[in-house]
Order: sequence, then C-alpha cells, then structure tokens
Amino acid sequence: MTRLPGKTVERLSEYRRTLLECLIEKKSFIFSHDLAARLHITAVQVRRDLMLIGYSSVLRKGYDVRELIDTIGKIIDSEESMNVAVIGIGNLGRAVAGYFKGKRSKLSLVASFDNDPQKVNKVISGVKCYPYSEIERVVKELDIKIAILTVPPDFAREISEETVRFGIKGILNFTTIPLNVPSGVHLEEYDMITSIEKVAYFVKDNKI
Amino acid sequence: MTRLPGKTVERLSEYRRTLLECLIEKKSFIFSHDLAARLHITAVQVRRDLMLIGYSSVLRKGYDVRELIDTIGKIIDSEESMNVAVIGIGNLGRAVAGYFKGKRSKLSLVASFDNDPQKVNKVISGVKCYPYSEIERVVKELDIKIAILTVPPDFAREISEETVRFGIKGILNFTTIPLNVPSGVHLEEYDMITSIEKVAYFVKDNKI
DNA sequence: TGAGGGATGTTAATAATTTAACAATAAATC
DNA sequence: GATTTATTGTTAAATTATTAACATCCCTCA
Ligand SMILES: NC(=O)c1ccc[n+]([C@@H]2O[C@H](COP(=O)([O-])OP(=O)(O)OC[C@H]3O[C@@H](n4cnc5c(N)ncnc54)[C@H](O)[C@@H]3O)[C@@H](O)[C@H]2O)c1
Ligand SMILES: NC(=O)c1ccc[n+]([C@@H]2O[C@H](COP(=O)([O-])OP(=O)(O)OC[C@H]3O[C@@H](n4cnc5c(N)ncnc54)[C@H](O)[C@@H]3O)[C@@H](O)[C@H]2O)c1
Repeated sequence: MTRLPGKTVERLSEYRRTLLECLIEKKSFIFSHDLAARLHITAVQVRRDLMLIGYSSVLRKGYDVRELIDTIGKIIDSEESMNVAVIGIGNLGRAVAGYFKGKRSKLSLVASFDNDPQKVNKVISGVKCYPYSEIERVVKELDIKIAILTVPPDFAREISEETVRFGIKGILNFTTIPLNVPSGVHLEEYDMITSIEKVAYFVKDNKI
Repeated sequence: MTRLPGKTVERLSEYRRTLLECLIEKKSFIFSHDLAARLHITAVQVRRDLMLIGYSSVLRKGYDVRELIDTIGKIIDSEESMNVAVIGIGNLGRAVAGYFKGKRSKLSLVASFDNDPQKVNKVISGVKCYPYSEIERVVKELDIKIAILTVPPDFAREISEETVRFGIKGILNFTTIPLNVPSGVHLEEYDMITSIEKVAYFVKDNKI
C-alpha cells in the first residue's frame, strides 16, 4: 500500500468511529452520502478516500459497515497491538488516560510516567504510573512505541528527546512547546488555545 | 480586513504563543526564519502570513516581538473580551478549565455547566459551575459566546442545539459526536483518538 | 559614501487537496 | 424484461495551500 495522505488517514479514523456508532444503531449498510453527512464532508470525499485504500462495495446498497470497519482496520491498525504511554499524569494526563483506555483494540495504554512521589507506583485512571526515572527500562520492557506528552511545558523538550532515545517512535504532544524530533519519529501536536482562538476569530464579526 | 484562511488563523495563534515565549526570554526582535524554526514551518510561510495581515516590520532586524503580538491581537482578538463556558465539568472539562483560565486576555472563561448535583454551585478549577438547567439565563446574562463541549457523547447533540438557540456563536467540540450547527455558528471539532491513530499509522512500518 | 550581505514583501510556480463530472451498474418499478 | 433511479469508482478540473524566486530595502563596515 502506497503511503496515504495524512488527511485521508485522519478521515479513515473518523469513518471508523462513525461506523462503530452505526453498528450500535444496528445499521449494517451505509451510503457514502450518509457517512459523509455525519461527518460534514462530501460524499465524493468519502468515495475518493475509500478508493485510495482500494475498498469497493460488492453491493450497491451502500457499504457493508462491518466489512468497512475491518478494511479500515487493516490499513490503519498495526498487526500487533501497539503500546502507548502517557507521560505526566496530571489533570490532562488523567483525563486522557481514562478516556483512551480500552477504546481501540490495537492501541493499548500500558503505562503512565510521572515524577511526583504521590503518584508513582499507583494505578491512576486505570493505568500503572511508573516513576519517570525508570522510563528507559519500562519503555524497553513493555515495548512502548507511542508517548502522549502531558507534562508541564518546561520539561517537554528534554523528555521528548529522552524518550526518543529510549525507543519511542511517535509522540502526541499536548504541551504548548513545539518539539523537534528526528526523522523516523512521527510527531502530532495539538494546542487547544489555538482552537479556541480560531473559533473566536470566526465568531467575531461573524466571519463564516 | 478580508477573511483569512483558517490555516493562517491557526498559525497566527501559534505565532503569538511563540512570541509570548520570546518575551519571557527577553528577546525583543525575531527573524522570520527563527520564528519559523520554532514552529517547524518555513520562513516564507511566516512572511506570507504576515503579509496577509498587512504587517511589515519597520526595521530590517527582524520583527518587533511586542509589536507583532499586538498586531496579531488586533486581527484575531475581539475588541471586548469574549466570554467562554465549559459545558460538562468532568475529567476533561476540569483539565481544560484549569488550563485555559486566564491564559488569554481577550478570552474569559466565565462559567461552567453540569447537571451533577455534587458539582453545581461550586467553584471548580477556578470557575463557578452552574446547573445546566439554568444555562439559558446564564448564557444571556453573562453574554457567553463560545462553548467548550465536554459532556458525554450522548448529550452532545441536544446540548449543542440548545446552546445555539440561547445565543452561543462558537463551539469547540471535544466529544466524539460530530455536531450540526446552523450557518453563522462556528464549529471546531477535535478527537484525540484520531490523532493517536494517525501517529500509530505513521509509526507502523515507519511511513515517514 | 558606497559596495556587500542579509532579511523582507510579493509575485509566480508548484504541490496538495477538494470538488465536479460522468460512465458503469445494480436494484427498484412498472 | 425494459426502464428508470440511485449509487458507485474514477478521471479530470478547480481550488487551496505551500514553496520558490527575486527585486527591494536597510544596515554594516570598509
Ligand atoms: N489541561 C489541559 O486541558 C491542557 C490543555 C492543553 C495543553 N495542556 C498542557 O498539558 C500539560 C499538562 O497540563 P495539566 O493541566 O495536566 O498540568 P498538571 O500540572 O496537572 O500535570 C502535569 C503532570 O506532570 C508531572 N510532571 C512534572 N514534571 C515532570 C517530569 N519532569 N517528569 C514526569 N512528570 C512530570 C506532574 O507531576 C503532573 O502530574 C501542560 O504542558 C499544559 O500546557 C493542558
Ligand atoms: N477525557 C478525555 O481526554 C477526552 C478526550 C477526548 C474526548 N473526550 C470526550 O469528552 C467528553 C467528556 O469526557 P470526560 O472524560 O470528561 O467525561 P466525564 O464523565 O468525566 O465528564 C462528563 C461531565 O459531563 C456532565 N454531564 C453529564 N450529562 C450532562 C448534561 N446533560 N448536562 C450537563 N452536564 C452533563 C457529567 O456530570 C460530568 O461532569 C466525552 O464526550 C468524551 O468522549 C474526552
């Protein structure tokens, strides 16, 4: 499979999330325009994305929901479950851990790290919190590949560099500090202040 | 000012965040390539964005950090501070409230809403939590324009429709349910599972 | 005071992404 | 079973976003 555009990968994840809801609604088939409408995009976009992953429906009664879920999984999931850790189990870290735990079968949240003595060696939001000082050992032993970074901004840079040295291959950075990662490591960053400011901009003077 | 592309607005927010850090570092001037490097984008992009907002530096010793912060503020901030509320003050809502409170001078987090009797009429993460049943009155009295939605998914749709009826003009939706809003209301959605799945996809097989 | 260097603002070119167009075809209807 | 209708897969076009190119400007320093 040739490399997919990042935007398509994002949408595949959203398609699957929506399709999983369809299953709950006992809906076994869905038309491209229905799927599109639920995500506020166009039907063409859906069809084009599915074309890119080489999926086509056998019937013309829409896509087989369960089959499409599986197909998307084959594309975006890894064969073996990939292990994830939250670094910094503060307010945001706890929310993320509690939310994410068990949501996806091929992504396992297996550890959190913190340097607060009150927190280490306890189970917090469903995951064991390890002392940050043991991160090298634990990352290697548990084969952790992805880190979700929710430490205070001042530590973000150093911690990201360390974890990469210890074998982390992907980082989701929620701190306000932009990070540098070597090529071969994938980085996603999200700052909610940016989102809110964007909303505010378009609300102001009704720029819609 | 003609309408800016959403991407540019996002970057303006990021520029300002970075520039604010520069102030802390006692840096008063910054070159486009330095600003760009801190955000992992190109200097051309920076210059082009600033061109779009009609900013030009008087000196050629880089941009005046304080001046640029002000200019960006004139573009993306509203004159009067815009009021924001968090709806659903659970794990994520509390993290967001605590984080966001006081971060930006023109965006004031003035209330939260919940329907849990344990939570209402208390100050949580620095904001007063009102009973959800009073939302119509409070939104109008406090002139709240933006809602950050962190309620359980099942309630998201109904709550968003109600709040829009009561005068909300912008929604930042963190629930997993895509929402429909009438035109004239701005909607941003973010799902962290999508981000993690994207990271996982590019980590798998090293698709970098 | 004037040549050189370095950074900017802007237009033009390129690349990425989305949308449109439409032929192909299954299902529904008569 | 012919005809209509609806939906898909795919190519082509349009739009949007990014990058390159370059003339211009200011500062430096000889
Ligand atoms: N709370 C939010 O909604 C939110 C939103 C966006 C971004 N952020 C960012 O996320 C980060 C965390 O926010 P928070 O509200 O959860 O803060 P927090 O203070 O509640 O949590 C930070 C956690 O990191 C731990 N920590 C500190 N230094 C550490 C170190 N060197 N090694 C390991 N652990 C360490 C602390 O013990 C604490 O548990 C911040 O960078 C913040 O800017 C938060
Ligand atoms: N925790 C995360 O990191 C995270 C990440 C992404 C998305 N989300 C989404 O954010 C939402 C909240 O997540 P959470 O982990 O904070 O859940 P939570 O259960 O901790 O919080 C939900 C809050 O909403 C309140 N609530 C419930 N029904 C309400 C109603 N009808 N009106 C007003 N308030 C109501 C509850 O009392 C509770 O305080 C969920 O939709 C979740 O999918 C959470």
